[in-house]
Amino acid sequence: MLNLRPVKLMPVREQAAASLREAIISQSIKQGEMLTLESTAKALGISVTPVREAFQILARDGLIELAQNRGAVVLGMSPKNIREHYEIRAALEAEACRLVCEKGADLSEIERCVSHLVSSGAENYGDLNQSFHYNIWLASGNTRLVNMLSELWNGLSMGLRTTKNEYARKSQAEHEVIFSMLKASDADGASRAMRGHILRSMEDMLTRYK
Amino acid sequence: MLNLRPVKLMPVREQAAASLREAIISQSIKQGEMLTLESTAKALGISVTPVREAFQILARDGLIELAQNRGAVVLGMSPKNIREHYEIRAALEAEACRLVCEKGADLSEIERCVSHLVSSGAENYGDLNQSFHYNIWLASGNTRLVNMLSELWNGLSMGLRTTKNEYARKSQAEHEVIFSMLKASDADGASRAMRGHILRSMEDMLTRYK
DNA sequence: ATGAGAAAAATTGTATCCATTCTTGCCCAT
DNA sequence: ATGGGCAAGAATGGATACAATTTTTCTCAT
Repeated sequence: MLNLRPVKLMPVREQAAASLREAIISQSIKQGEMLTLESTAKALGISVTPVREAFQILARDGLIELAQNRGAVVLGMSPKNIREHYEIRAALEAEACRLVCEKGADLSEIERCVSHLVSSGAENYGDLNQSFHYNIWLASGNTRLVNMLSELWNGLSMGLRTTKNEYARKSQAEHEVIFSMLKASDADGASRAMRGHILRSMEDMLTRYK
Repeated sequence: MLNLRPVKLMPVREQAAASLREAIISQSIKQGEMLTLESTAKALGISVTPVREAFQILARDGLIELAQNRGAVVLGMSPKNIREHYEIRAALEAEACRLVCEKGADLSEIERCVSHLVSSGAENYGDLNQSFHYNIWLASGNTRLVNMLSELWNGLSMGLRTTKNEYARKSQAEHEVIFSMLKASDADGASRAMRGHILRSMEDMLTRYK
């Protein structure tokens, strides 16, 4: 039998949401712009039904705002926006670290990410960074926490991802500290380290954005 | 002109979601039951489009699960479910306390809730308890955090709310401790106290459910 | 100019229709 | 008798058309 990539991987509403998300984050759709159902559907080559659902997904991710009978306005990055995003992520990821320690979860995947991050250069730092965080979420054993953090990661604030070497080095060092504390099952230390890591990333993002 | 209550307060999809939420939490729709679009739409007296959107809201709240092309199954309370809910809430509400302290927010509304909780009996404890927590979220100044916690509060685990006097007393004492730490701007203390308060509530819920 | 009111445009909800997919149950071959 | 496969049925996912409401804009009379 032929081995072909399936035509349909996800529901159309999610493809639409992904496409719009990318456009908003890359700022090819500008802040404050008004999205109408019909024009968006036409631009995506689909009907309005899945577009309506995609709008709700994006609203949940904080990329657009839905007003009663008035449609969707594209939200932009703002300092307040960034702050809110990172404050929540700091709390949740710190909790994930705490849970990993308390449950004595398997750390092999996390370790793999840390060492990969060491060996490879900074060019694909973004993916490795995400893997490191994601595997911690997974190891926490709280599937709902994984869902919430995944949604946050899709949000606006993660849009402008840095590839600067300087940032990658600093971040890598912090990842190693976090991992060592996880390995030592130091719940307080690991969660505090993760919290600090994320809040410092927030400051980086804020200054870069400003 | 006549002064009448508007017939339509919220979008139909949200009314539908609210109606289904209530039915699921009160267990008039049982765990594991399969909800079909058509029958649900007929039962609610609306068409299927807003029902589909309501299903997605409920799935986000963790009350149902949507399977590809197979509809919605009603989820039940499980220990894992409860744990995940409270772990996340503990992290977020502790963060809210931290933010309240760091930002030096206005505490008057929160104080009002604490003293109301003192003066009135335990009969309307549920509402007062919610007000206390809600006003802390608000005072954090993080609107996204408010949204996320509101969604969590709508979830399954909050369904069986206790009115037992014993619990209300214990909880009230903890609320007072939390408030005093907020007033002293002790971010670490307040967040730790809130965290403990919620995790203890979790234990109560787990033993009661078991 | 200003304000009332009509007209246009967009969302929200309704009603069908079709394609795809998942389940179920039956039939048949072994 | 049992297990695999096939067909029928049901339900979702999406498309399309339309009615109803609301918002915005534009016009026109005062």
